[in-house]
Amino acid sequence: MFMNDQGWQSAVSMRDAKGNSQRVTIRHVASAAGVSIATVSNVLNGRTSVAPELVARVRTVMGELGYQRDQVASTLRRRQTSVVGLVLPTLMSPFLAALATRLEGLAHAQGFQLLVGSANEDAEQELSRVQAMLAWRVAGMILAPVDKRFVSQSLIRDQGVKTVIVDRTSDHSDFDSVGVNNLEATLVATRRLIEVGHRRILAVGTSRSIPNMLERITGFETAAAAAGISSSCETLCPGGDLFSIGKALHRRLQQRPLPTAVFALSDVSTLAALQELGDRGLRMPEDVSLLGFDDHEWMQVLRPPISAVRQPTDELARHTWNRMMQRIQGDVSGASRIQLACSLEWRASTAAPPVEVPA
Amino acid sequence: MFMNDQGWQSAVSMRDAKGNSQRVTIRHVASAAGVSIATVSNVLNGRTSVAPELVARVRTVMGELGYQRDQVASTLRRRQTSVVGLVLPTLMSPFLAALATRLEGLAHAQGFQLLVGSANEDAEQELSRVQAMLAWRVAGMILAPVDKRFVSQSLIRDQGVKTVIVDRTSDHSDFDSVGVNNLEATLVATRRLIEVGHRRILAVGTSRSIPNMLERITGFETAAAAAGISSSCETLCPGGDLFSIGKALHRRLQQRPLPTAVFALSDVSTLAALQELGDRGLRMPEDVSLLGFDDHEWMQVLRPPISAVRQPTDELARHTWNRMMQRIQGDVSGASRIQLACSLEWRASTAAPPVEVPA
DNA sequence: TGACGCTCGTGAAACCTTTCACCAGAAAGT
DNA sequence: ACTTTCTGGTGAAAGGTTTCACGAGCGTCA
Repeated sequence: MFMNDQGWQSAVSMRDAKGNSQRVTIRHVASAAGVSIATVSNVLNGRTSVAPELVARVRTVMGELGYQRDQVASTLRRRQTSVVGLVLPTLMSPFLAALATRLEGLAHAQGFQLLVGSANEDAEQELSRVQAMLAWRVAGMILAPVDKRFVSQSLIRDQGVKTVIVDRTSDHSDFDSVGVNNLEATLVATRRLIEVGHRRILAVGTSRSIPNMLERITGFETAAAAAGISSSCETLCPGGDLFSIGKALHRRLQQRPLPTAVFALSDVSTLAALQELGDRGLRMPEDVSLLGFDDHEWMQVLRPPISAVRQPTDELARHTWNRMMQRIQGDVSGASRIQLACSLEWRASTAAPPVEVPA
Repeated sequence: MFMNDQGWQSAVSMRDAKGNSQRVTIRHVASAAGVSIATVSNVLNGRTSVAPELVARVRTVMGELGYQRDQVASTLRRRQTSVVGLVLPTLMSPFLAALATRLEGLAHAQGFQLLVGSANEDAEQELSRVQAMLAWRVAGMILAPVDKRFVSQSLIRDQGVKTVIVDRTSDHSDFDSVGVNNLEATLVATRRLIEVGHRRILAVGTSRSIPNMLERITGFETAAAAAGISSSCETLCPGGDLFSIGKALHRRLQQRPLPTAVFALSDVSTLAALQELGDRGLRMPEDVSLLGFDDHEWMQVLRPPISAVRQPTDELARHTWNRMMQRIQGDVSGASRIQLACSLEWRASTAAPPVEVPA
């Protein structure tokens, strides 16, 4: 066996004379294994060829001493972190939370860590999050900008940090982006509503300043126009919070004629619609059909279960991470723009409209 | 004015002769301001007294050069990061997502970053997340253990990392913990159900191996026993996923007599209950009352809105972060155990039971 | 005037790893 | 036998910051 020429304690955590807990460094490993620190480093990184016998010896010692590479020192030297920053407008949306979870899983599987920031739907906060992360020399940034201004754009460009825009994509042409084809999704869904007989459809969005939302609205209106029913369709865009949407919807439902279908273009719109429809005692789908955007668990357990356009979270995460990894591994090709298709989960909350009773 | 003796480009990002983007370091700032790097560092940290005039000069130069302190190097030297690790069993639970969001906000406000890991309810994954974070020398760890084994316990203890256990607290007596008084919460809620007249109450939990769940069950059963109605009350614990719970509940609801109230002890139980009650055409609260644990937005918009025990997310986050900061700032007092009270959101889904029709 | 104490700054070491250039010795080619 | 080519390994520098001990300049006091 090899010599342990310094007699290190074999405990995982070492304490020095003063009793302070002392980190086990590469140096300790080296001297315990009777090799140079360069060799230990080589073993650690599989860099140059090291004699198999030495590799084994070093490995053993590392195990005994409970050595763990210091990521901070490692990062400082090779100028490349294994951390990527993730900044989202919020974590409270189930969709984004799911996205974050998937991304975290993919990252961890490849030895990366995620520094997560929540911008709270506020551009200024987004900026400060990004800034803080850049100071950590993150290997890359995954970002869902709060709004189309994408305030941190110039900062990121200046630093040349690898960046992938996800979900809230727009025309930031020189960044990679991965998103969903919102326009196509609402186009298809609206067509389907029309197919089953709806003519008076009310779309309920949030705010037109979010690119995603704008695309969804466009898809809806395009489908309506194509079917020649624009005049009996409407779009509501009262803002982002449940309360405003509820109020706007409330007012609309006091007027006649009622829509035969409500297409909620976001999850919060769906909530508002559910509330207002319920308050007015309108039954689904007998009186009014309801179709949501973003599919959540609770929608499926309701009776009737709520139909929804479902975003492919997993795929979104996969593509995003793949792009990130390609960039990190040195891909310098032009910015790519990936758009995935949504699926339409047609459930019992949507059905043919009630037959019109002539006045 | 001062001399810019090296003629640095004043651009935010500097590029060297080879065109590589070059980080602006403390050294650049120092030479541009005509002072030593130690002085710049002192200005940066407000350590020793520096002449106000110099401070201003250095500040100006830092602004012009777009200098940003390299957190990695800084961390390496002072052995203290401004990053804390957060490992949760999942981010997909709205409760934990909200907790994470709050924590992130508090952390960021004090200049800290969050390294976030999702254990996916799996002890092994929890361990590997914790391990990876420790290699980053995080200043602390905030952890909601997957189950009562708390596998990373010894690892953390060995490294002496400051740790706060949140939500999934149990008897890890030598760690700080912040949680909710589950027992008290279900005790109060059950009492209330009894008060309004319920005698046959069915509690629906998930798995007894989660300490939280066990406490909730105990609270329920204690209240039932105290009221002398244990024999007409039941507890179901079929496991963690929606499907199993649904199945178990389905079977139970085929038997007679039906409970007059269902107390769902977790959010997923609430979903299952909603589904099964709906499927059987049981009306709330006329046929059966429903009370959930964990309050989510969708519960409030349903008609009738669902009653629920609400955990004080904000307070939970605040206490957790406070404790963390105290530890980071050197508090070495014994482990503290904070338990917060839940509130009972009594809504229309719970009401007096139907009057018994004698057979 | 000499000793003393203060203030403001600085050089250099240290944090831990990676990497580059180099070296000793053995194997191989001429 | 002498040079060349590998192979396996090492010393030392570098990465950007913080910190410690020290030093120069200066005002104060006996």
